[in-house]
Amino acid sequence: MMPTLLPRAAQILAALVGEYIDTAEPVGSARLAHRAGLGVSSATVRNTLAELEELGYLQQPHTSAGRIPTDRGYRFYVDQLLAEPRPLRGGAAAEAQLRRDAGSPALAEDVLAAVSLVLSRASRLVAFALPIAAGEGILKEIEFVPLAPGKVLVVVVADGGQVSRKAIDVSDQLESSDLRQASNYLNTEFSGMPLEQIRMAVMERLRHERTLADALLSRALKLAQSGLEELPRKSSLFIDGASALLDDTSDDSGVSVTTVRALLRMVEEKERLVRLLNEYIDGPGLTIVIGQEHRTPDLRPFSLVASTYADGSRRGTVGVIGPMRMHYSRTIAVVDGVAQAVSRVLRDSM
Amino acid sequence: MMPTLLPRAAQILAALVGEYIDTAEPVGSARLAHRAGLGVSSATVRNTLAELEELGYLQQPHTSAGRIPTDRGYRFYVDQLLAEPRPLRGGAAAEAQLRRDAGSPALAEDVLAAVSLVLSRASRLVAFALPIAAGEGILKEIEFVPLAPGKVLVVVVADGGQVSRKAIDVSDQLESSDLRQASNYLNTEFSGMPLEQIRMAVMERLRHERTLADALLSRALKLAQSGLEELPRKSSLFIDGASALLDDTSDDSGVSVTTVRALLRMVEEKERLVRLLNEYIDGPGLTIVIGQEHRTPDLRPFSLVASTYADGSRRGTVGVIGPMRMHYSRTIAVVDGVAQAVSRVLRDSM
DNA sequence: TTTTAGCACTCTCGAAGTCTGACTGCTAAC
DNA sequence: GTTAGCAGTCAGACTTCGAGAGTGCTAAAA
Repeated sequence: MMPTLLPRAAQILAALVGEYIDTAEPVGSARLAHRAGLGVSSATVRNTLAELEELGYLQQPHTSAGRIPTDRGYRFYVDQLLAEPRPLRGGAAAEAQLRRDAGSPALAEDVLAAVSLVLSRASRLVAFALPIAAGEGILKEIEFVPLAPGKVLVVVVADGGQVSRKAIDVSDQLESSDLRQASNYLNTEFSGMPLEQIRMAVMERLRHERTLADALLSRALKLAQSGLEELPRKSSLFIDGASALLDDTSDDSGVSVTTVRALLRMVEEKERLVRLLNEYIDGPGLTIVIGQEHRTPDLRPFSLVASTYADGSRRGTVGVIGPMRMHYSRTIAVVDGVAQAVSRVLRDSM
Repeated sequence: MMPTLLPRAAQILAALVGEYIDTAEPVGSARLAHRAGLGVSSATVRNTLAELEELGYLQQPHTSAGRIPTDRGYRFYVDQLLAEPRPLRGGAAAEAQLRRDAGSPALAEDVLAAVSLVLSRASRLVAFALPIAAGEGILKEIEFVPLAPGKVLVVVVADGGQVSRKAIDVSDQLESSDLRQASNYLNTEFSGMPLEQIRMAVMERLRHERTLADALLSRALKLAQSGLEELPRKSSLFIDGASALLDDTSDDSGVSVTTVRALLRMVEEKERLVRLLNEYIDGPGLTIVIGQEHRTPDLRPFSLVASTYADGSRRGTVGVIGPMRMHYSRTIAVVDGVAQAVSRVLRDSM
């Protein structure tokens, strides 16, 4: 499936992809022979190109045009790029910008919101920042605030300063002091535990101690139950720079308006995009998905470059989505740099 | 500036705009004579059209084409539309959808988030929902959660269930109990007061009672001060349906890709859009801004239809932005319906 | 005076045709 | 295995042309 190419073929292929990325125009044998360092005539290049096309790395828009890379051609180019040692300059500028945008002291959530902005500016592509829910976080504090008769706001603070909130109906007439007692109980009992675990524990206790004499305790548990269910519905994906998609439409880089609209819809939906992104990014380090390699048809006209950031407990992904014909080396450098900057900023904010 | 047109001229103009909105094609005298109810020949219509063009209501793409409305033509059409009594059917479908999407019991914030979604779906345009900060809300509760040594999360719950949060650095080594005491003090003292007022009061007290013996009190006030400053930075504009912009690009309705990108940029910026929208919407009821009437060049290719919702204390605006050549009567009905639906839903959620 | 019929005129748009230039694949010589 | 050369292909740019739509104007009719 992926036969090793002869050195010259590889060199020609890489040169072609590079040239096409720069110029957005099909590349012919003459130009290539002239440019690629090897002292070889255009006829020879032509022969090689024919082979490369046969192998599925290249394609011709029409008979009398030069060649352009297929997805597979891009894949080869990128793999070769990744094989080279990357300089890994650390994105100091991005870091400074992040600190400025996220405010100080920075909350993880604000940092990520800033990341998608900074990254989209730097890459001129659609950028996203996706925290990986690490067991949904650990309870720092839970509070009940009476909003109206029969209505209570549950505020849950998790580690990292993440705040969720949800309104619940309470049938009983609860006094402010009742609520305070309940939160006191829950905080002393459950603070520091993972939320998921708390939910289970609460259910467990409610079941076993149904005949609970202590009204206070029972009330607190019930509040906790309705307050904690369905909390993490709000998937936190930060995404920015959708307008950049339209930049690439003007010059035609194989990206049509219809295509862009499809992606824009996904950006708006978020939910779906979150699922997709989560599927891709398993391991650490750089992930690159090109064109047809995408599982979703809507993403097939695009490439994705993502990198993970990590910082002890807190892990996640930052990356960009753009046309297949993107400047990969630059993009990789930027994404890598920003990922590292995020790690540093998050570490400081702990 | 706005001379009253002869009845027939008015009728012809209105018919032309309506026709153009439907077909997106320049309208000629023959079609118009045939369609407009008045039994008049195309020649007569031609004369009138010439006059209307002279007056600036119409324009010709080129000599041998029919006419299309200018901004002024649209304005006339819309004004005439508004003069008719509107049926005001109340958007029951929208209301149901809102209740579903916002969850139950609904928080005002969630309702508005749902509004922009529902409205963009119903109108197939870019939709927004903008709460008008009514004195920034009233304090329900303030809490301090220790995040890390020297770092505290301030959580402010305002009426309507709005939660803001902000991390602050604390130089002193504060115990969890210290924080609890502080929040207790602040809650008993300030709960129910407008946030802005609280900020002032806190500053006042800190100044006057500098030599405050009570360490607890001084500490609480200082926490409140740093926690409350700059809180409402996060402007809450909900906006949705940007992908709809691209639908109108395909058929050319005078909306170019460049134009759409400009608007998309604004949508991403939000801050700027919030300012603009706030400028427009002063009075209650329907606001319509067409093309050149916009103060910002970026909005000039578009029209805006907005309506206010109100519910006692809570007020705001919902509306859409779309191409000038939009189906105004339908859009107005939808926007109006949704605005009323929002009012009802909000009223129920209080 | 207003409306209408008729007509000459203008201009865009699409189809059809033509040309040019850019590439290629192939063959035969190196 | 490499190269030069050549014939072949084809998209895109340009031109031409005719059809169609719609106008403005004029002169007659109401």
